[in-house]
Amino acid sequence: MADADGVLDAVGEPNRRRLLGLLHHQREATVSELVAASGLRQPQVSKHLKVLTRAALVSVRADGRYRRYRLRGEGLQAAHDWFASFENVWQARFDTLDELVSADPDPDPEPTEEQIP
Amino acid sequence: MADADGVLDAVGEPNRRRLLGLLHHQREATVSELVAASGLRQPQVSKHLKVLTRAALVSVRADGRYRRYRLRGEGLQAAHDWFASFENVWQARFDTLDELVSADPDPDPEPTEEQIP
DNA sequence: GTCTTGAATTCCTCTAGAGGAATATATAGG
DNA sequence: CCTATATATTCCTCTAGAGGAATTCAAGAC
Repeated sequence: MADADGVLDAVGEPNRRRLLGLLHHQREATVSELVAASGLRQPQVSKHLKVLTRAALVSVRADGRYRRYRLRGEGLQAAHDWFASFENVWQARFDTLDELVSADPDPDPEPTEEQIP
Repeated sequence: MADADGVLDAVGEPNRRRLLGLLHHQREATVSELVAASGLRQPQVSKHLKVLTRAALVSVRADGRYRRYRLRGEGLQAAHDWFASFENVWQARFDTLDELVSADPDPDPEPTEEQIP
């Protein structure tokens, strides 16, 4: 249900990440609390929360005229797992270093990756 | 250097995620290989690779007239860590379930979150 | 009932950025 | 030299979506 694709789309927006951060500290928050804490305006917060809800990143609970939002592990974990699938890339310390330890003893100081003016 | 913010912005686009996936399988690929494998056109691939490079998600190595791209752990790990910081949210199985195990034995069948028509 | 407050929704505008076509810049090979 | 190939870049267009203002809807409080 919580696909990493939808989650990463949703998280690809700074203000939504801010909202997730706020909910992380507070465990549960109403829209107005998030409005106050984020500096965004109420309609924007509601819209972002809608997107986050669709992505299974938050859940809502109706409480009188308040809506209490909280983080939802499902979606967050999906994204976490997506990145975890790349774990081998950084766990083998081969980053920008692999040529050096390879069997090729070429003494040529390769122009140090990344800089190709 | 590799901030999660930039990474999450970069990854918030489906075709860039596809390119990352392709590079994951192939360890290293030229632009034309990525063009062939992704179905995107060459300029688009180059542009996406530029974004991914800025986000420290890939590195380039000049090889004659080819540019060999490969994944870079730095950026990926930054994003992984960002999601990992939320780990407690799903590790405590409190998702959509916490009210049930809370000290409140209220038998009221709360309208099952998420559905507030 | 009315008034107020919390939240969602609608409509509009505007900008970021994704894609396409064409061009520019290398580098390799003849 | 000239040509072909690999990649980057420029310019243009067009759409998705973020933000603002106003409106609507719902739930207290009175």
